[in-house]
Amino acid sequence: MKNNLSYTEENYLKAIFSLSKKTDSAVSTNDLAGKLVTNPSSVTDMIRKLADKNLVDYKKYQGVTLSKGGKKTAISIIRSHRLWEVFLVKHLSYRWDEVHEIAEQLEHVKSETLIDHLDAFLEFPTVDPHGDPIPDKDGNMLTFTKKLLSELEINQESSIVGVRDSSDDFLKYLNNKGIAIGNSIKVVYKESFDKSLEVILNNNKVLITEEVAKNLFVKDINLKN
Amino acid sequence: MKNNLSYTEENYLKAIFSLSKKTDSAVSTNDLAGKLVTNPSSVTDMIRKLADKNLVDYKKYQGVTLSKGGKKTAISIIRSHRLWEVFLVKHLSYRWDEVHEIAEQLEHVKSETLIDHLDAFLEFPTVDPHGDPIPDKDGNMLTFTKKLLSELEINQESSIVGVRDSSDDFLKYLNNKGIAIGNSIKVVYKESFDKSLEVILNNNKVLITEEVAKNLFVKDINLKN
DNA sequence: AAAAATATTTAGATTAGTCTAAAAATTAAT
DNA sequence: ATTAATTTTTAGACTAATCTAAATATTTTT
Repeated sequence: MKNNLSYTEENYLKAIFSLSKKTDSAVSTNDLAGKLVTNPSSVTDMIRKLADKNLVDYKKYQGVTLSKGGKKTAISIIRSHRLWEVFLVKHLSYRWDEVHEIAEQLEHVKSETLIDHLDAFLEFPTVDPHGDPIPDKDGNMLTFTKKLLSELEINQESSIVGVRDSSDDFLKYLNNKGIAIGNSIKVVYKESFDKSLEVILNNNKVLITEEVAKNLFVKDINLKN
Repeated sequence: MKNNLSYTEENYLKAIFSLSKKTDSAVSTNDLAGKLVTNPSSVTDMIRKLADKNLVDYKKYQGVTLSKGGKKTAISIIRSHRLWEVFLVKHLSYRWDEVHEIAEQLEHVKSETLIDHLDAFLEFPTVDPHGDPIPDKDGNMLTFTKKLLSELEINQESSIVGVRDSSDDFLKYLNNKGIAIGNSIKVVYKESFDKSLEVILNNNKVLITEEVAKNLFVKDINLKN
């Protein structure tokens, strides 16, 4: 169980995990190259290496999927990333739109015990500052369903659980407007002309453009949790 | 001022800093190779690279010294290392003999602001869990003088400020005996036969062997601070 | 189902950091 | 002050991760 992967190998695993969750099928060389901002040829090389280590399953021209072990590793890196984000926001007074880059580095620190200690210190949080679920020690995480704010029914009570676009620009915009994870939200009117929404956000009436509504996830309360 | 050094380059700077402080002169290729557990030839290569970046001054066969910029960088890495150690001990409930390896990794995380945020969160500590001084934002640090316990005069009130040997074995030994940074200490009798010491440690009378006394630093209270 | 477009892999080169073995410089010993 | 021992540097090679350009597969279009 002593992995000892390089920084780069870990990032490939994370990228494969994230892409395969979206499409729920094998990940293409090109998509991976896009995500990691590198060349398809580099991706082929690295995937081969990961396949040799049994972290991925790969057949030429067929795309790549995570093996059981690869998935476990990917999840543990994601756990580390998200816990560090909680730490940075909760204790080092960063804003949620500032922490990603630092967490990208912290997530790779190797230690058998560090992340569990951090988890305990943070009192076992279940979501990170962007509203994404944090896997526990065993890799289990909340799977509350979410939908886009643009799809929320009129007068349905809900709350903001995440963002689709996590670009710096968008996060800063939300920050300026005082919109954050956990805020309560309810759509009171849908303008059919420009698809903008009139919503009650934390008891204030505000206007949300379609662009924004399409990039905010809200809790789908039809499902448990 | 945007350095962007590699993990390896940073470790070389730290090693040069630490060796040149001990001898207070240019550091030899061989000593550096010993410290970094690598070959002299590798050291020559890397020193050249650091010289090109103006981080060290180097003339063939003459050893190497840190430039002003190199020293500044080295100190900031040491600051980072020691602050992380404080965090690990104070908040993640590690023992002081367990934190070095993790801090070796954390110290290299790049961020303009991270370490200052951490410093504030920890309430600006001035010494790390091993008793070593933590440089502040501007690189200044406490310079209280220390001497070996073996050199402490009889009946002189003092306190433990650090260790000379920071091997895992020694730190574990201290831990088992309940000896820690900050403990008050006074030598009441020096046995000339085997050079062992009878000391009052935290109000308990204990026996200290020469080997241990030669590896424990105590505060030299002749000097301020 | 052949041609065109796209995706993927291969081949060969590059860079950072390291290594071994040999050469050159310095220091120590006689 | 030569010789011997040690230290340091040079030369050439290796590995990981990447890149460009060319070759090969696959998919899409007609």
